[in-house]
Amino acid sequence: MARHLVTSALPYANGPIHFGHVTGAYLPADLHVRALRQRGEEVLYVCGADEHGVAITIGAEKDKVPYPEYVARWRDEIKQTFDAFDIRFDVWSGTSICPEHAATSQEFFRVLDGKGYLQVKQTEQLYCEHDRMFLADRYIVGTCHECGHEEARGDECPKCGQWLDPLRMPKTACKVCGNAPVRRSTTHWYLDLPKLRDEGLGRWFADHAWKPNVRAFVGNMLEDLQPRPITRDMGWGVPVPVDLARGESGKVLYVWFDAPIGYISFTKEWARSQGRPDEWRRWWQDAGTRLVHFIGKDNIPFHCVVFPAMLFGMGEPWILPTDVPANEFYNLQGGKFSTSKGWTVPVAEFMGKFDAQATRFHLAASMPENSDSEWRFEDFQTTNNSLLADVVGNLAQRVLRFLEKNFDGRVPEVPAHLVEELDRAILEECGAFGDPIEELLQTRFRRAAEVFIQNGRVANVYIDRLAPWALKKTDPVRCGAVLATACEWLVWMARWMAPFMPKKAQALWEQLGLAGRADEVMAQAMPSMGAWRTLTAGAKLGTPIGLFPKIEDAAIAAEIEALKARART
RNA sequence: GGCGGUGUAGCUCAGGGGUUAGAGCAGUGGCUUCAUAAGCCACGUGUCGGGGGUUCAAAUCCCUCCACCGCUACCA
Repeated sequence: MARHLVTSALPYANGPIHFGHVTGAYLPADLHVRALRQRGEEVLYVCGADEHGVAITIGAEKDKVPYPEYVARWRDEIKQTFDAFDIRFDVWSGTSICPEHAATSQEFFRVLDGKGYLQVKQTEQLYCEHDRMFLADRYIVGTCHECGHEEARGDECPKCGQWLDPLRMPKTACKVCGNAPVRRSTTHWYLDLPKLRDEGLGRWFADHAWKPNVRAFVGNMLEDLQPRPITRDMGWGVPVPVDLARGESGKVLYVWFDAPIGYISFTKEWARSQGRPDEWRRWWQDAGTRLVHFIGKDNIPFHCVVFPAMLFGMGEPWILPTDVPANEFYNLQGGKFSTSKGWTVPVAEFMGKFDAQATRFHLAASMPENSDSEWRFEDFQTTNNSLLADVVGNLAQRVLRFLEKNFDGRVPEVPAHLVEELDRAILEECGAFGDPIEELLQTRFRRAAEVFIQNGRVANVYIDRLAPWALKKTDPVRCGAVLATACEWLVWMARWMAPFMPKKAQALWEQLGLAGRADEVMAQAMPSMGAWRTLTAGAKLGTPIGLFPKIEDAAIAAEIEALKARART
C-alpha cells in the first residue's frame, strides 16, 4: 500500500473557474482521492491558488485594487466553487499567502543554481516606460515582420500564422496602454532543461507509462528542448535570493517556476497545521509516495517536463510524479468556454437551480479523458433523468416504498435456505456488474460512471425477475427475502455512489436505516456469494424520498436561452 | 509551418488484425405494475470519413487525401 499524494493544477487567481476546469483537473482528482480513501489508502490532496505573474498585476491594476486583495478575492471565489462541487482538499492555500512558499521556492532556485542547472543570460526585450514593465510577447501588438499585418500579437501573427520575434517587428505597441515600447537590456536566469534531460530526466520520461496524449506531446518536446527563463522583472512574486542575484534587483521567480512548488509549500503548511512540521518529507522525499498531478492538457509542459526537471535537479531524495493523467478540453454547448464572452455557466447561479451532486456525476460521465468533449444541457438532463433518476433513484424507491407499505419499513428476514438462491440470482443471473471504485482508481472516469449505472440495472433486472409484488400474497417470506436482498444491493449502490455523489450516497445510506457513513472504508472490494450481506433483519429503514428529482424540459430550454442571452451582451 | 488528435448506428461514444462490429440515449413492439408515466424483454439500421497498400484475414497496421479540432512551451 502506497502513500498517495494527489494534486490538482493550481487555479490562477485572476478569474472564476468554470465546468471545464472542474472536470479537467479537480473533479477527477477528487473522485480518485475519494476512491483511494474508500479503499483505506493513505492520501493527501493538495491544492491552492496560483497568485503571481503578470496577468494578475494587470488585472489588479485594472480593478484598482492592491495585488493581495485582488488575489484574495479570486482565491475565495474559486474556493466557493470547489465547495459547491464538494471538491475537498486537505489543504487549500495560495502562493502569495502560504508562509512556507517563498522560502521553498528560493531553496529550489538556490539548489538548482548550486548544482549548475541555471544559466544567466543577458537579452534585449521590449519595455513599456508608461507601465514600467517588460512586455511578455502576448502583451505586445504590432506589425507582422512576415506579412505586414498590422494587428499581430507579439507571439504569433493571426493572419499568416508565423511565429514572431517582437524585436524584429517594425512597429509595436504595449497592449495594456498602447504606447510604443523601447528596447532594454535585462538579465535572467534560465533553467538548463537540455542538461537535465541528458542527465536522466529523458530516461525517466521514457521509462514511464503515460496517457497517449501526454506521451506524444512530451516526447516531441523533449527532442527540441531549450533552456527556459525562470525569472522576470517585476515587483510581484517570489524575489530571487539577494545573495544569488549578482547585484541585479527587481527580479522575481517566473510564475511557472514557483507555482508547482506551491504543491510542496502547501504540503509544508498542512504538516505544520497538523503539528508535525517535518511530516511533509514523508510525502515528497520518500520513494513510497505515489505522486499524481491532475491537470488540463494546457499544463502538460510544466507538469511533465519543467517541474519534474526541477525535482530531478534537486536530486535525492526528492520524488518525481508517478502519473499525470492530463485531460483534454471541455467545451460548452458547441463552443469554447469563455468568461469574457459570456459563454459560460455561472456556477453559483447554476447550483441554485440544479443539483450539484448530479452535476458531478454528469461531468464525470462526459469527462474529456481521451478527446475534447462538451457540456450540453440536454445531455445533463438525460444523465439526470434517464440514468440517475430512472435507473438508480427509482431502484431505491421501488424497493424502499414496497417495504414501507408491506413490511413496516423494516429489513425483512432472509431465511437460511433462501440465501444461496438469492445470492446466485442477483450476483450471477441478472447481468454483469463492475467495480466503479476500481475504475476510479485506474483514472477511468467515464467508464466508472457507466459501470455504476450498469450496477443499478442489475438490481432492476433482479426485481423484475423475482417479482416480489406477485409473491406478496403467495409467499410473503420469500417476498421479504427478495426485497431484503435488494436492500443489500442498495447498500453497495450507496458505497459505489459515494465518490461520485457523496451527499446522495449518504442520503441513500440513511434511507437504508444505516448509521455511520456511506463512504466508510470498504471491508471488501466487491460482493461475492455468501459474503456480501451486512443488514440486520428487523432493522428499521429510513424514510424513502426520491434521490434524483427529474429536470423538466422547460428548465433546460431556459438555461440554453440564458446562455445565448449572456453571450449576446 | 511543426506536432498531435478526432472522424464507428439518428445522438453520445466504446472497441481495435480473425467467428454474424458493440453500449447508452432516442425510436418501435410486447410484458409488468413494487416504483420518480419508473422497470424488464425483444427489434432495426451502420460503405467503422474517401482512396490505395500490407495480409490467408483490417474498422483494427502502413501511405495518401478530405473534414473538424487542439497544442505550438519567454500569457496561468
